[in-house]
Amino acid sequence: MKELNKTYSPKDFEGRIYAEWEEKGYFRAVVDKSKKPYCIVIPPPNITGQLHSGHALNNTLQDILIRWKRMQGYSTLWLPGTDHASIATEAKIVESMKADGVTKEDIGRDGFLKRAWEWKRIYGGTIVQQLKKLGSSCDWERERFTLDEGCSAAVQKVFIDLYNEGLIYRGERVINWCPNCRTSISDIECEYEEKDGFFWHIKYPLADGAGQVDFIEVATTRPETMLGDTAVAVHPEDDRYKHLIGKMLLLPLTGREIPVIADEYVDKDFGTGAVKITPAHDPNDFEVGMRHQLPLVNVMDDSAVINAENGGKYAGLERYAARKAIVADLEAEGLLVKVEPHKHNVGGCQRCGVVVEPRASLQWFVSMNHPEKSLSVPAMEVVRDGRLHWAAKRFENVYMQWMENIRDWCVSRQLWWGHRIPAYYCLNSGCEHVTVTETAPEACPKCGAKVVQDEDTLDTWFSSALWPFSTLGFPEKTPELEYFYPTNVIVTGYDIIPFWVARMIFTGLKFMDDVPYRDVFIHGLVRDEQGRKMSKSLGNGIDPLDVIDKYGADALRMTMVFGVSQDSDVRWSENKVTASRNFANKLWNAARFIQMKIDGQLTIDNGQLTVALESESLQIEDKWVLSKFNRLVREVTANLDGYDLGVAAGKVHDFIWGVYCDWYIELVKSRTDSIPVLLYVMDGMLKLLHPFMPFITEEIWQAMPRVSVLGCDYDPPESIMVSRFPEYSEHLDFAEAEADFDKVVELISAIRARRSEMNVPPGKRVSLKIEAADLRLFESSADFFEKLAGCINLEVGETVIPPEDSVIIVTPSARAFLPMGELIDKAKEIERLEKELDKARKDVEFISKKLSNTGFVTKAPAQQVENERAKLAKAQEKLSGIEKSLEGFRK
RNA sequence: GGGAGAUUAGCUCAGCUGGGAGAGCAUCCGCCUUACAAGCGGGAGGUCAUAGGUUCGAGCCCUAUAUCUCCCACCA
Repeated sequence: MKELNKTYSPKDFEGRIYAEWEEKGYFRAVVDKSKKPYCIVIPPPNITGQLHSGHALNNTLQDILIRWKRMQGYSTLWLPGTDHASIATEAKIVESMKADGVTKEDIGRDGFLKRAWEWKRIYGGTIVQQLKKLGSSCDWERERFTLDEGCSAAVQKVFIDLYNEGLIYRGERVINWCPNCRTSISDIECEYEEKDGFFWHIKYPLADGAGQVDFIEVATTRPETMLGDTAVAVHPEDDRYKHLIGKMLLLPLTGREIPVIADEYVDKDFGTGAVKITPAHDPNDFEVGMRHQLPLVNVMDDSAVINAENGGKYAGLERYAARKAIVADLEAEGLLVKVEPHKHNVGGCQRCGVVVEPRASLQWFVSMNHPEKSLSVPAMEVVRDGRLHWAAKRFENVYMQWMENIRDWCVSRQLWWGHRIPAYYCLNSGCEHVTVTETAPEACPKCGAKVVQDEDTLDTWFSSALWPFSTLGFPEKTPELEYFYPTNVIVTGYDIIPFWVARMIFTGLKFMDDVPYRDVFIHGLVRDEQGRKMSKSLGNGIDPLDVIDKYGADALRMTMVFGVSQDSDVRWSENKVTASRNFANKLWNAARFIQMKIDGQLTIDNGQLTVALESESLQIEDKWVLSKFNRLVREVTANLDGYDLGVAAGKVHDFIWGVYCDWYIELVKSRTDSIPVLLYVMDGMLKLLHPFMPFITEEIWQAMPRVSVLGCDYDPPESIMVSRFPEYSEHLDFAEAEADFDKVVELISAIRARRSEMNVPPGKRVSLKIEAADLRLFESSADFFEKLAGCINLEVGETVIPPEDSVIIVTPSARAFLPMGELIDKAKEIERLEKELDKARKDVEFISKKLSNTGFVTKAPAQQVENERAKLAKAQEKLSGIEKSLEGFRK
């Protein structure tokens, strides 16, 4: 048996233990049909990433579930991997190339990809090493990467199948364009922020202008887009403009003629009631343009610089410079009516924050609401029929609301780092046939001309959407896929419900014909002490590795889970970490205590100590702790089942500290025959705690001898990781003993409180007389009153004559007398007792009142009424105890 | 504009299907009691945001109001 160090120093063993686990292959998952499968796929961190607080939280929660299920005997697989994170990684590599003075264009696609893979080789493994420090029990032999061969095959298969079904199409639409990243982004990658802007009112003169009204006034927040205007729209019922519908206007600064059209889309009461229509630069205008067959006039290039094609004299100007120039020119021409300040929401790129430019372009889309083959409808049905269960209702609502309003998903990106779209275009301008296929065709299957592959790659979330089955072998029909799919639960933050969770659900249903996971366990974000999001720009983030270094991985994990509830974010504070570390220290010392106690008392045979724990040999305090432990097991398991991980952790913590250490150890300190119970409960607590604090529990567990309980042989595995999670046992249900001994605990607490209030020196021994109905209970507890309450010479009787000058302590089950001689101020004692009497009377009155309320007695559940009666009895006993005591005093 | 959540001790948060308000930290008092001062024992501290309502009974359910947070939409 290994002796535990005097101080708890996690650094000394966390690394060593993790290496042992890995070496012994405990993380390895096997397809074992004799066991039930339990599988979680990791939310793959970006290869660009460094472990941050969010990862720490996310992976702690997954590891808790996986370790718990593994101990319950499931065949568990926690499948790890990383995400290529196309846009983020590409940006990072471009940035790193700057140092060498090289651009993407300089080195070309192949050169760039070579660099990217090299970059991945060097940095891609960092986060994996960091996850190991946390204690994550992933099956590293199955580690995957969204851009590896298998995942790429899955992406191809899915893309091609969806295309063939008509669920992926290519089309020209107004999409969100990031002029900085120079790629399209999806709707959800566009983040809106309210900004102060202006509303420019501009005159658009009539082409054949004459008479009173010779112009229409329009208002815009983006005047530069007027270069691309192809109409002005008014409401068909708007009397101000009715007569102008169909007339032509002269688009200022360009001289182009554009029509006045009527469309219901226009709100008569907003602005001037006339809207400039720029189909190429506004999604709503695009729709209007479609209805009226308006031409698309794209005025910007991919950096949001005004193009030569349609920009006229503004060509070459960056969009905001163009805006300035255009406004100035309009003013010079007397066409600028007014400029109003205007607050409006402006969309920014999620990646870089640059204001996105809505822009018509040819892109690939996943059709979400196909009339016959809708992807969104089944994804909602599985929630409604219960096949997919959200652990927290409120996030289910978020999901459903999002799914109901879903629009087609723009999946093509003008990037190089990612899955290249498997579409090939015929170069024969008369043919223009598109071939979507796995392997590049030699020539156009239709006309035989040369073909060229689409330059674009797919949204990084496209491959993430397939993660739960691509990592298990799809499109192959592997044993893993059959055994582990659907996975059991996905654990992730609420911020990526639309990006990831929703998309996994509809792709899983489409390609695997089943949900990707049964449960969705959503957690919050980690915030700083002031409740702010942790971010690089604020510099308020914590580095989990620093925390591990300083306090240990167990303390970090416990901090994460202790504050977590399904509904809220976790607020980080160093205080919480120290509290967790202190808890670990407490446990460590309890274990050390046991080791010292065992020393010399028992011979350990080959590291094994088999002590039978038999019911007959148990003392009341043993039964008391076993009974409480047994209930703890049941509750903790139920909490874990319901994904209330924070509650479960709290209960284990409270038991270890508040029951086992504070009471049980103190109670049995001097007993040697308590060792089996001490060991048994320690063993069980360690197991309950192991999923939360894997390292310290392993270190201690291996340093403890094994104990068998109630005749059951103990099968000692070599690691707590693969030991059996405790189960509730009827043999350990000692309700009566527990309730009885609670009375002793209650009286000890009361005596301590009184002593403390009266400033009795802790070391001072006082003799004690107890008046109680249950003589044996208190008589047999003499030792406890001495050790824990400093009371000696215990006498117990059914009726006791109060000694001179004694303090009287009353609980519902007993009266205790402590003669304290000169320490007693009789008058004060009477005063105190009178106060207590008053309170006791009120108690009795309160409960009696309730019980004499016919409404209560007739309407409340019988059990409730019963409880109140029991309470009343207790209160009455206490009251009479105080009354008696006061009487004695007054004599 | 629509929706969700929050509001409980100085701080961070628990409080299960309604049945006399809890923990940790901080604070105060007393203790180095040989497992643990990263500790032990004890105390103080709350008209559970506000106003109504339902009920025998409301921190919990309903309706308004206030403040905060977040999500969705994006009338140019």
